[in-house]
Amino acid sequence: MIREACPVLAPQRRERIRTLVREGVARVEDLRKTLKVSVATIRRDLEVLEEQGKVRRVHGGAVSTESRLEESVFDDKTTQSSKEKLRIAEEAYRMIEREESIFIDGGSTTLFLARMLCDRNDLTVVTNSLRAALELAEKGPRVILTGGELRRISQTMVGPLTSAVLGQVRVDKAFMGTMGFCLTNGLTTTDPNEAYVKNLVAEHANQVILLADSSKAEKVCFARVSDWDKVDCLVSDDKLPPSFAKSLRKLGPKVRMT
Amino acid sequence: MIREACPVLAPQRRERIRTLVREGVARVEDLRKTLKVSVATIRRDLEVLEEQGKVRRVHGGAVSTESRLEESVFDDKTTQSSKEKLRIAEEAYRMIEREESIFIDGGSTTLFLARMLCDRNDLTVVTNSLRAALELAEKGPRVILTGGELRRISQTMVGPLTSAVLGQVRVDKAFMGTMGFCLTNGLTTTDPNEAYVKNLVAEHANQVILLADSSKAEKVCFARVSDWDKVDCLVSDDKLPPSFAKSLRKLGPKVRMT
DNA sequence: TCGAAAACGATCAAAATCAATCGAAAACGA
DNA sequence: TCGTTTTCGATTGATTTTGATCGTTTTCGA
Repeated sequence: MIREACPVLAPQRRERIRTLVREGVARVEDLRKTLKVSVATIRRDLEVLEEQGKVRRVHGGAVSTESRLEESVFDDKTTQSSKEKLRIAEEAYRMIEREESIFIDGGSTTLFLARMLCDRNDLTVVTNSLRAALELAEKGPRVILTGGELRRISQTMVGPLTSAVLGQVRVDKAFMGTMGFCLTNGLTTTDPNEAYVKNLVAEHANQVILLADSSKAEKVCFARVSDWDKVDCLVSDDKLPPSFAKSLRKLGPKVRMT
Repeated sequence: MIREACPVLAPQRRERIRTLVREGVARVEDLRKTLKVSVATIRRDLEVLEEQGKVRRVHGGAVSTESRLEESVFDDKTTQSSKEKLRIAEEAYRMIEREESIFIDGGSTTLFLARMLCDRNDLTVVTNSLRAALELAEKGPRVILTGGELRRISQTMVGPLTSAVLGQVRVDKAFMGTMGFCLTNGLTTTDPNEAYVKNLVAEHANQVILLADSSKAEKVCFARVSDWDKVDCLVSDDKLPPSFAKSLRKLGPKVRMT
């Protein structure tokens, strides 16, 4: 036995395990060598961390809990043209002022925005995106979830129940995503339930800011969301055709291309 | 004994401890060496500082309340008696029938229950727990989130907005957690907002089933949730005193001990 | 399908840490 | 200066954490 003096505190060690696991997978044996403690201790730590939902144990080690979701269809979207999406999100971030209340929609571009907010304690964030809520679950602004039925594909809350909460709040700015947008049909998406929620959000926002990369331009999907008169600003990337931007500006919205 | 002349004043020393802890973590032994006082003094200082909410003590030292470490330590208490909690959850699972709609409350015991449901496509699950929703985010039953303000500590949605959704649904069985329960005061928890939600859920459930291990027995917390007449069944572990179970049955609820 | 190797969980003992107590020294007020 | 209060250090017994061992389970290749 002969236990060594504890070199690091247990919570510190667990936090290290957590970050190591986040990198991908972490085998028990590797963790033992890195942290210089017995496998029993590693196992106990993993047990605690799993209990807290921080990691998921597997035979031989542990994997990140977040990885499960990121494997799904969802993550395909986050990798595609993620450069543009990140730049769009950064531009959107600059539009947020102090002490504002904002809405964050589901989708990958808006998720980038949500990630940037975890150091802002002055904001109030309303969202129907489970993923966005997760990003802000540990720290950051005040978070209000809309509630409603969980739509698995997009990990958002949709349906009539959503309106129950949305009817009782107003936000300064709503940052919305969309599956497609074009001059004639306005904003469209795949699911009517989601379209309904987006529309509802627009009604309860002082400003509607659409975050959509240029790949969405001239795309029309099944469910209609709204016309351009509801949209105050479109933030997109520089691959958006200038002619499109010019025509759009005539319809009302400002257009920012980063 | 033979006490040295006090090198620095107590408040000054505590402030130093505080800044040292703010760096991340500080071990008692290290503090003793740097401040040149006995461990007893260090402990006393840490005790005071924790009372003031300046630091959070852990075995071997203290961590900053601002760091990410803090939060991982926070629910250490929930990891206790996880065996019992798992057994309780299994017992609860057996109470669920086909095609039912159920509510799942926040808390670790109910989280175990949520994990067991990911193969059930026949159910409808209403929950105010972000963690429970996550467990069922990929596959499993239909999930409906209550919405509301996110309470970070418990990762649940609480507050008046919650009632907007809850008012529109009914569930067959509500599986509730609690921080404490006793014969005279009924169910209690720490946060009044959460107590309010629990109470509201009970109103919209045909059956209320309380999942609580025996460590919660005879504990009374700040916020009152409800009396026993709202509770149809208590599922606990076998360490619950038989006399307690007997007295409780007289008040109405069935009692199951696994 | 079987068997070996790896990994796991449970248990126990050692070491470190902790909480409680007591007595002494310093600080304080008169 | 005297008596009181506060602060501090040492001791002791309890608690927590950790590591080692052993029997069991899981995994993987033959």
